[in-house]
Amino acid sequence: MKLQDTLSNSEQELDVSKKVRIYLCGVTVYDESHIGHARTIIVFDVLRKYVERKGTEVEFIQNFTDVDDKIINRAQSENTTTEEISSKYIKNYFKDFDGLNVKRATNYPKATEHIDDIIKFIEKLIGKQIAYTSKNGVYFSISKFPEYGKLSKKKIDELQSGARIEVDEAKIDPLDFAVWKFSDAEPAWDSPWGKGRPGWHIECSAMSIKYLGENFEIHGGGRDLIFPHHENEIAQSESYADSTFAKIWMHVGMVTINGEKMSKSLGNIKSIKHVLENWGANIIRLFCLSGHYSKPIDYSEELLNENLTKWRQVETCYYELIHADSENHEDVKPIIEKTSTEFNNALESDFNTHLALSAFFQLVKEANRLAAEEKLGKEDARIIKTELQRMIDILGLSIPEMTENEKKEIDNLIESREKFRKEKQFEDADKIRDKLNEMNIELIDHKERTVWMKKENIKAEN
RNA sequence: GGUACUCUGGCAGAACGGUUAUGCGUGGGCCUGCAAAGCCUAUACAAGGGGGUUCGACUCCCUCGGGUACCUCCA
Repeated sequence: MKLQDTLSNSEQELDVSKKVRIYLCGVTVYDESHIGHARTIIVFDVLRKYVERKGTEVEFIQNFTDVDDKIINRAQSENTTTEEISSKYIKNYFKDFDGLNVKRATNYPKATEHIDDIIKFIEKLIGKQIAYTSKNGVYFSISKFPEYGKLSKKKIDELQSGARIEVDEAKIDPLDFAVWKFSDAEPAWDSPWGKGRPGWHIECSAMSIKYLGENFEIHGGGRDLIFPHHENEIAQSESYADSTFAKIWMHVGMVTINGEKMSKSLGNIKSIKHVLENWGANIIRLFCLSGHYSKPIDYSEELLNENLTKWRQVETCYYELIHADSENHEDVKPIIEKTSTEFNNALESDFNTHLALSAFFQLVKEANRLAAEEKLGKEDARIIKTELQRMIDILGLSIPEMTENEKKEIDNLIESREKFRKEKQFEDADKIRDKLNEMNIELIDHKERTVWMKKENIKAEN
């Protein structure tokens, strides 16, 4: 499959004939995760599920940044320790992302648990005279990495002239960045150069190389990480290893709200918790996948509602397939083949989830058409459902299973409603229908029979 | 100011140098005891403005304009 690589600015072939190693820059755990984080992580979740579905093993590493100024500040303002802040928000993270049906990564390394690796990493950089010690910390010297700027396509002299950061006089070059910051205040660790804590970028270099090796397949994150985070990671890692770092750099566009980036400073955050409560995982996932991953996507109730409509069609389809029992039938193989091919081709071609969703909805629509026309035989339904389920799995959607008892109860109620209808006692029949509706069961009356479906309860719909 | 990306019908959003994208919405219809759901059908003079290349451009080039992001922490 082909993916757009930020570094070469071209599509690169992802080799799926052997294990695919992915490193995704995760979150800094100092606050609740929001829908912007969700988008990036959901995109990678689907990518991972798709590759795995092809039969290729995926090693998926996603870090937690648990040492950082923001965490320290937060701990101070809440009068607690950084450990408590980070563990609280890690717990929170898993609650959110398990709720979003995101498969757990192979490993979630934390910076604080890799201080030794980070120190060894820095030692090697110092040994190669690529990093140097100054009065405030240890710095990476960008002049030792002539390709600095290659990822973000920035020219070093332009960066310097435009820099609005206060220049630290102890640095050789204003663009040099800290790999180790001296500090006696907790959290701090001893190092050969003095007590302190790691700089932001170094953890990802040290941990990605530790877990995935010096050159792995995909390194990703949000677009806003291209500079300086990923630029600096490349500088460190390639200097360290004297070889090419990640083969493909994949960056996910921002979630905007009214056209503006969702960010804490603008105060326009939609937390995952909030959106999950109101819309549920399926609709959020459809929303996040509704545009090309590299482009921004604008958050709005209107768009979520559109995805709700689509999700209802999927639910209907699912239950129609389960209950299918028509005498007549139509050859469904061409439909399955067409939509399945389109779905795969879309993902193969720079992971175009929007087109993949189109194919998915087309299959849904065809199945619903057959059901409406009473042309859906048991066997047809079975093979459509197999393919539909495959797509659902890759997209990470889920339709909750129902217990046999629940089904029996529903069947019984439908049966008594049928009796009332035959006897034209519509008031009693409608009472039963209302009762079922309260259980989120919707009835679909076909000519000869009634099919039921369980609707996911979406709070925002009411 | 610099750099990158972006500008498609009411909304969302693709592909492609020449063929209807598609979905949502909207109108009509089918089904139904009535609904709902679903289906069918119709609907959009669409390409930010202006130039150019071309037999032909939404698609390539130039230019002007709008937007967003990054240049500081950020998914």
